[in-house]
Amino acid sequence: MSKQDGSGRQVSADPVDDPAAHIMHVDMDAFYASVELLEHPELVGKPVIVGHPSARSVVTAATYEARRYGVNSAMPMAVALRRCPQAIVLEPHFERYAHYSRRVMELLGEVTPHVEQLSVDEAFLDVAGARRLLGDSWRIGAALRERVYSETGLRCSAGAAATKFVAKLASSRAKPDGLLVVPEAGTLDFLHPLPVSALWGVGGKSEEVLVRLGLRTIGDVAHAPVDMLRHAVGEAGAQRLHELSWGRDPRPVSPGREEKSIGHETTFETDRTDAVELHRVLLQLADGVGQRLRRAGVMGRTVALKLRFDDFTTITRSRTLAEPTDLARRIYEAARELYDQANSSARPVRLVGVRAEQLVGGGSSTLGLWDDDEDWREAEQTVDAIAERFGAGAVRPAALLKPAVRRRFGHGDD
DNA sequence: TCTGGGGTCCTAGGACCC
DNA sequence: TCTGGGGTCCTAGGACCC
Repeated sequence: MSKQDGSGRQVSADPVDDPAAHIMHVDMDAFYASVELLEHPELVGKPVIVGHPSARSVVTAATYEARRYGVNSAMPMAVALRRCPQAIVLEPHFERYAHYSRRVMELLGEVTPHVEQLSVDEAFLDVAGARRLLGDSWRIGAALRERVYSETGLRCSAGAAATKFVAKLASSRAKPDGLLVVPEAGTLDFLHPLPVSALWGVGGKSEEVLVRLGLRTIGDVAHAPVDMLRHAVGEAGAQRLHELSWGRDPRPVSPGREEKSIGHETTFETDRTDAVELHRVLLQLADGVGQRLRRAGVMGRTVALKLRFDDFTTITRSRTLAEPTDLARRIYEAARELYDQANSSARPVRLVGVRAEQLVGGGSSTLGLWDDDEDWREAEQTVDAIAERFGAGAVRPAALLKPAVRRRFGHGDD
């Protein structure tokens, strides 16, 4: 028995309505690349890669035509182009993706308020309540895929099952442009033949360890002693893998997840050693982090610096502040001190990153913290934040402002 | 072939407190 | 005088995911 969805692909193997399969995972197909093709319809059907043109870039996304040549996301661009020399490379436009992402998430929200967005292009839905109005999970998934396509021109795949983990696996098995419902009773038949790498949290390293232990499929993991798993992947990993391999995953769909850290990082085209230049980049990164903290209305208690050196070794250094902050100035000062301590010998730096961690609520936008002549930059940001929140008219205390800031807000030059 | 940028979670040791 | 055990916080590193 099988059903077909609107595009003609063969999908769900089960025609029976299973109320237990109420968790749905929706995943956009080759999302960034597909959005780019909306702007470039002449490239439909061609191998297209999205990524920066720089020498050290990686593939951000690739169409299925490019994937047929062995091109995958996160692959170095140089490798990708060797595998598929005729590929067309397009630069990413993240604002565009964010726009389509918002639109898709709105459509998901029309099915049920129980939507948990996982990333820019995927989400979980709990459709238990929506079933009464909209029919079984298969019907809901089919209608949703149709609606997303007609409203945005973008294809997505969907999977439904009794748990998040199996629903996500189902959507990836349905790709591209498909739908798969795994009824609860069919969970283990679906799960156990899959390779261990399909388990959530098993990447290259863990896969290697598990395979060395003779565990190749999820079924193998299910029947392995937990002690053996513990040895391979640690306490928490062992418990999780054992539970997942039996189709048990208690995580509910939770719509309101809060972010735990906010950071920015950048990789240089060529390695850098000049401390003054590194400081300048740290300021830019801290600036971005501070703006995002203020926009989110949170402050960070801890500032973390990340450095990757020319040999690709990566270190992190962090410092917990006396009090939480959302000011670029404070973040920058902490990051700069951490940098000076961590790289006093001026090793060539390939990547530098700044992150605010241990976020707490209650961001500020207080004027008067920046009486330092050097730092009008912070003042600008603070004024920007106030203007954004309360309107430009709220920016009154011109006498307090540095000349550069006054100019920006038309308070004259004196 | 030579490795992005945004994140989350886990482990482990040491400090510190009770 | 010498020594326990539990809990929490801080820091560093690493695996993993999209």
